[in-house]
Amino acid sequence: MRNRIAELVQSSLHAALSAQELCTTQLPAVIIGTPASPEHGDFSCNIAMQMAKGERKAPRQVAEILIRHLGNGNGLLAKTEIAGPGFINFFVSAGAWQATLLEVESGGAAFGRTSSGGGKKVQVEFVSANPTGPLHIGHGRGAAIGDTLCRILDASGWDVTREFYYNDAGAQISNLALSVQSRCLGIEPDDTRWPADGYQGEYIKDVARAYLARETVEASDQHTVASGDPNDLDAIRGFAVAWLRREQDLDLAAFDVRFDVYTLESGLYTEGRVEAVVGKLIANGHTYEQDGALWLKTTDFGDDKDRVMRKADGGYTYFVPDVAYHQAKWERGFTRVINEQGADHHSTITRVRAGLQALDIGIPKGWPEYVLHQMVTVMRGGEEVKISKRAGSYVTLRDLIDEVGRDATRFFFIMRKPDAQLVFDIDLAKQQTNENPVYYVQYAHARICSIFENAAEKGFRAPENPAVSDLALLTTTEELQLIKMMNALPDTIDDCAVHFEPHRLTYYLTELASCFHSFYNKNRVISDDAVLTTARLYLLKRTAQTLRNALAILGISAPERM
RNA sequence: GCGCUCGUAGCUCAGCUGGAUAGAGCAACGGCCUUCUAAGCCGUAGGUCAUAGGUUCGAGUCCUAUCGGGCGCGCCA
Repeated sequence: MRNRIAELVQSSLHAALSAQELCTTQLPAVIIGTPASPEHGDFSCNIAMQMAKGERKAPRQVAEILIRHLGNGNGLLAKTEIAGPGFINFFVSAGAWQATLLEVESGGAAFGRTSSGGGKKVQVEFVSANPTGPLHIGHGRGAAIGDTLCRILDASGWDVTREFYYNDAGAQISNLALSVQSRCLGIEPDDTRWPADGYQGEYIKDVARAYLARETVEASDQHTVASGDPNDLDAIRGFAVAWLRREQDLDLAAFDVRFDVYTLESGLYTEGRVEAVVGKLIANGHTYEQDGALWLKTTDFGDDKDRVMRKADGGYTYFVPDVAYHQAKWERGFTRVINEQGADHHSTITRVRAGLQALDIGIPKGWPEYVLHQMVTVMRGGEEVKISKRAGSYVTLRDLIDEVGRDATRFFFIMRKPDAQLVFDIDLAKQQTNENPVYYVQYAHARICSIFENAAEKGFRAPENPAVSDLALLTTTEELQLIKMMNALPDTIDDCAVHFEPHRLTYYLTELASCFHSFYNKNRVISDDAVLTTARLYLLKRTAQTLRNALAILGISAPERM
């Protein structure tokens, strides 16, 4: 609907120009807004105010000219008026609104989807947790935001590849292997022989037990058998990583999050990609030796200090394989790459981008793009739960799914914009689940389903593909408001995709549900008036469809009964 | 100290590439179930949009400074 208004304004502009009533050559973009107050119409346009200066006319005068050339768009508009300092307000006719219900029906499960992405490739990397422990609540937020963003990009017409990167080659992994080995040998964390930065969590015991028992780890892309030899550190490392990766996979599956591609950091070494990147950076003259280490001049690319690439002990710092990894993404043809990660890692952005610029292979400056989510604070019993990965004290994603439920957990995580810190109060989420907005939205769907059941008993059912004239009875404020909200779904999805802000969809759903609940309380669906009953059943059929479609993009179920 | 980020109702937060009288949920108060699910609806009350300047027809939104919270500033990832 918004686009149709924009097209009308566009053609009106051109008509006014060719009639020489306007003279602006550099036309500003036509932006159609939605007024805060209903008395200002369904849509508004501020273009007259923007053009007023160039035209040397009063804004209202410009608006008047535009309206004269506007027409009513084949019955689309009931009224057009100039208001305030020079807004043009559009009042869409009830008939035009009612007709949009047929578009919802023909769209079916695809209603809401747009083609803004043009089928272009985009890769989204998210979660990318180290395989050194179970996924915790912070990973959960990353998983929810990343996954929802993928669903949103997919819904707005992008060809999305979901990717998970495993740091399975650094110091933390050696640390993990030593910790498991110690457990295998019966060494406890308070023992003097316990590794300095060892992982103390209970799960390390489980890994050690499984390793000694010569268990096999089966997962989608791996098959690892434990040798059971506590002195074989390499074997322990391989087994521990495989074991923990499987645990993470299971947690993500329970959260309904899946990936298309898993990339292992160790593979970048074995394929020689890391060495190749280092060689190229040296050859391009962006490095220097100092204090026994090799440095990259990241300051040439906006960093506040240079960074060590190769440590004095000969190992590479984490961002070197990261650069190699992103070069590989580029070579795989992803001109658009989005990385979703915690804000505590924001310093990697400058470093990785600097490394990619220094390679000088035509990668744009702002590539890849990033979505950072702020930290999650966990509250339990009115107190903050301190998270220490090494000591093994934290709330896992699995705990949350088990305690709060998948739907509510997902909704809660994406309800806030990624930029804002999130307080996850477990007691509130657990004990007062009825206060969670996800139930408000799901309840709307269940209520509608219940009405259909009652209607069927009385012999009523929603028609298929009705004539627009059959919908002419849908004229109450609540009915039209409901239709307008459904209509806003495609725009909402596009907005979410453009701004990387999934939370807007949760607010959309709350509003849509609110429109339904208001309608429900004020209007009776099933009545003696068969024509009206049928029309209203059709309205609710489309409402339920819209609720389901939007919930699906959030990865949340639409229950038929609650 | 430097960088990133946030600061909006008592609390938790929205505010759509600058737009008209700043919104929602919770908490408070008052109403609505003999008829389709009250996990709901309607109403009342609650604001110096952290502070001070600036940009313009117009600022919660953009710019600068200050204050306050979070994160980062490692030859960890």
